[in-house]
Parts: sequence; structure tokens; C-alpha cells
Amino acid sequence: MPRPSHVRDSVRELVESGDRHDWSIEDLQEAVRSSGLSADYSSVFRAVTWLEKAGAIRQVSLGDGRVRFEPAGHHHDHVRCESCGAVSSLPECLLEKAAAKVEKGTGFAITGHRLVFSGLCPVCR
Amino acid sequence: MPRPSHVRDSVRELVESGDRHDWSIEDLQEAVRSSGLSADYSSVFRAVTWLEKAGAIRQVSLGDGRVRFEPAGHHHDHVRCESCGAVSSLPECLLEKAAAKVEKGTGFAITGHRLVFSGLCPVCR
DNA sequence: TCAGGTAATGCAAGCGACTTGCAAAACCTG
DNA sequence: CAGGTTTTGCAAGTCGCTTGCATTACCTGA
Repeated sequence: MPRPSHVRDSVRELVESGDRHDWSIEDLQEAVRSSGLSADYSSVFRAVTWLEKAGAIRQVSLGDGRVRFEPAGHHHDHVRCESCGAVSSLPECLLEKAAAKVEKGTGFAITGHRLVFSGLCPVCR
Repeated sequence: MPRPSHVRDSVRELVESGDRHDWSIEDLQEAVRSSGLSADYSSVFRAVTWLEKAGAIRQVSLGDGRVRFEPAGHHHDHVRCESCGAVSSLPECLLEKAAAKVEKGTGFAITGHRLVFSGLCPVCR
């Protein structure tokens, strides 16, 4: 039986509730700590690794060379503000039918995609 | 007047001719060296930095956490084989008209996007 | 309640790839 | 050919992610 893990529980709670789609490990560490619990960077790292393998959270790559996480739900794409870094998610996927076209054009068997729009968020524009 | 730079010239030549879209710095260093010229990693790094600022080449982020480069031409997206890593480019952009939809949905002013399909290339599938 | 076993944590060291500082070498110009 | 500038290589530095290891916490069965 696994011991209770305050770090893991706390990380899961943070990512699963709320609608942030760009949790970095450092963000999570800070958030856990500011709730009064201790949390080493490596502990948070292990927590996200564990939770990812368990299917609770998912890695999202926004192109800034950092590992970021979001709750694992249905697939969706993102928009990222190039000024302040704010990230929103798009409600639906725009590329459902594009795969077929790409397959025909390239000969690849398409299994997925990663799409990030960039622009200015309502606040920054 | 700038001195001639065999590293920079060589890197430019490599990226601009040919249709590779995933040159890493290390790839370039190796390629320059195998043409008989000397090239330190840092020299290649400075060459791509210079060429990028000059607008000759462009960074492309394929999501593998490495800086990669392609010739700077018109915008296009990529497909990457998740088995062997082969990268192809798509002739046309599938998202020309998607921006408007995204703007309306999110309130962001969209300025661009980064899209990478993943799948299996003709050889690997 | 206590001994034993397993899992979680923190700390520090390791790693990979990019970046930068600095002195030596190469060029161009006057 | 001297002077001034740019490029190069080497080594060291940085940043974020990973991992090893001893310690601590917790749970279970006796």
C-alpha cells in the first residue's frame, strides 16, 4: 500500500481543479509551498511523473522549452500570449479532418498533433 | 567590413540548399566538419544566431526540446515521425482561416501558430 | 504496542544542451 | 606592414530536468 504523499496529493489537486494549462514544475512547487506544505523540486518532479503515468495529468509543450502540465481530459489546443505568457485552451479541435489530408499529402500515418497559436491576450492587446 | 567566416558561410549553405527542416546545432557542426572544415560547437551556435537575426534561417520547434533550424521561407507546418524522427514539411498551411475563429472564441489577437503533426513516416509505418 | 518492510522526501550531485567570456588567430584597410 | 575589427576555439557557466542515496514517515502483522 502506498504511503500517503502530501506532495503528490497537493500537485494533483492543483492541476485537476482550476483551468491552468501551463503548470511548470517550479510553479507547482511554489504553489504547494505557499499552501504551507514542504516540497522539494525533486519531489514535485516525481509527483508529476507519477501522475502523468497514472493518467491524471498530461504534459503540454508550449514551445518555451519547459515541461508544462495540464489536467488530462479530452484533446484540445492552446493559445499563448506572446506578451504576458497567458495560456488559454481552445474548446474544440480545429484539425479533426486535416489528418486525412496530411496523410494523403505526405504518406505519413498521422497519430496526433501539437498546435499552439500565439498572439496577444485580451489584456495585452 | 566583416571578415569571411567559413563556419557561417558553410552553415548558411547547408541550411539554405536542401530541404531539411530539422537541423540541430550538433547536426550542423557535424556536417561542417565532414566537409573538411573546422567548427566548434560555439562557432556554429554563433553562426545560427547571426543567420537567424539576419533573416536567412529560422528556428523551428518540433517539441523535442532542441533548437532546430530550417531555411526562412514562407510559413509552413511540419510532420514528424515518432519512430525515426524524420521530418517533412507540409506544402500549404491548413490554418489560414482558423485564426478568425480562434480570435472570436478567445479574444486573443492571433499573430501566428506552431503546428506539428506526429505519426509514422512511410518507411516506418 | 512494536518490529519490519515499503514508499516518499530532501539534499546533493549529475547531465544535456545552450550561452558567454576571453584570449589567440585571421583579415582587411590605410 | 601596423592597426583595428571580427571570427574562432576552448573552457567555464547556466538552466532545468533527472537520479542516487540516506533518512523519515507510515502501515501492517505479530
